[in-house]
Amino acid sequence: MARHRDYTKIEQIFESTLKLVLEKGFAGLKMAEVAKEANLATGTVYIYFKDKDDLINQLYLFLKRRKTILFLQGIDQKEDFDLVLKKIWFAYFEVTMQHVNESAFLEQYYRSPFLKSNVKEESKQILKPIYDLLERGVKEGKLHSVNVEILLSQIVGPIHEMIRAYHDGAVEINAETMNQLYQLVMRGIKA
Amino acid sequence: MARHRDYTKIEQIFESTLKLVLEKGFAGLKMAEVAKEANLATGTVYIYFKDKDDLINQLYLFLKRRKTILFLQGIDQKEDFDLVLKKIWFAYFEVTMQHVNESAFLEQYYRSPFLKSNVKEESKQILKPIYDLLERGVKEGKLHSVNVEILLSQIVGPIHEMIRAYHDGAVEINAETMNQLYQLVMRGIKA
DNA sequence: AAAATTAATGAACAATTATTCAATCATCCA
DNA sequence: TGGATGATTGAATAATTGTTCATTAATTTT
Repeated sequence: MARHRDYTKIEQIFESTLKLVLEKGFAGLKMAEVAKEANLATGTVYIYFKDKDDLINQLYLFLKRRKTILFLQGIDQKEDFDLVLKKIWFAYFEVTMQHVNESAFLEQYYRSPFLKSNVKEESKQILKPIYDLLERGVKEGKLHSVNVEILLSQIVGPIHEMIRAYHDGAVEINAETMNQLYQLVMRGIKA
Repeated sequence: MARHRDYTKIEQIFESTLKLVLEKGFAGLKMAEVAKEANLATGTVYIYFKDKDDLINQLYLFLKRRKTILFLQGIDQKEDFDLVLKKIWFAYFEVTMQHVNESAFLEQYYRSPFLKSNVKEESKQILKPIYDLLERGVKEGKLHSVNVEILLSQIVGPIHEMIRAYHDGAVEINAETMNQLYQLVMRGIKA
């Protein structure tokens, strides 16, 4: 054995890539710039990633997984339905907010043909806990009995839209505005 | 005067560009392919557009304007509030649906740094009629009195989300599902 | 401490692709 | 009809940028 790979470099590269994609988009992403931003030589990036395509797909998965973990922290599906729903709604909002940049990347990527189908599959899993919860709500008669996808649209749609508005500087987000939106959404779906 | 420019070529070029962007994303868009797809020589594209960047920005505006026009057809703000709201909600849904591809392009572009700020400004105008209507609704006491951005998030967010789900093959969209979503949304915002 | 091994470097190279432009073609006007 | 004008062409060129690899540096083992 000799010198070891320094796997912390992978995260450095991820951070640099994320930063550059957000600044200049996929089309403007250059491997040389990624390396420079991460204080590495161009060739080093190729030690840790097969090629540019691989780098972008890995980054997507990395961010998606990180978001999922954050988002599920402290959620216990065994608790009272209304409480879990509230917790999960706010958790989703807050995590998406606190990682606006990552979320923007994920959205941009989701719409792009870089996305490999297996990656897309994994990415759907993030909403699974919400999905399950909604089914439970319908069964328990706590939610209106419509297709779960419809309920889901009503739940995460406004969050995404509000964050987009925030991103455009059109609205402020604080405890009050979050609560107001929550009230509107719940009034809609609760039976 | 001699031979005239054939401005119908512009639309040919737009259609080709749209098709290719949807297939391969911004990063994969090649001027030579755009030209070929439009049955033109590469150089011809440069007669009608300054460069690649110009082409993409023009395309964005073209699609945005087309969508706006379609979407506002048959809306008369002088009619009864509830009726206008219903018409406008369904019109927005249907136009977004019937032009899923264009909408996907617009979303992808919106998140990308290609977007010039003046273009972004113009693009905000598309929601102006909904915006105005919501303000009227609040004044007339027909809607809950919260920030209009919050109401807007609740109105268009679920539509975008549902269409995304449809795009992923997760849900069917028909008169019934549309109506169900409409009921949920309205139950939330109406006073 | 020196040899062995592998990471890291970054200039050079190979592809790829945007853009140009000399030559050609189509249309208009006298 | 013929010359003038400007549109169109697409191969050639200019840029850009992904990837490689000979060389150097760092770490481990003997």
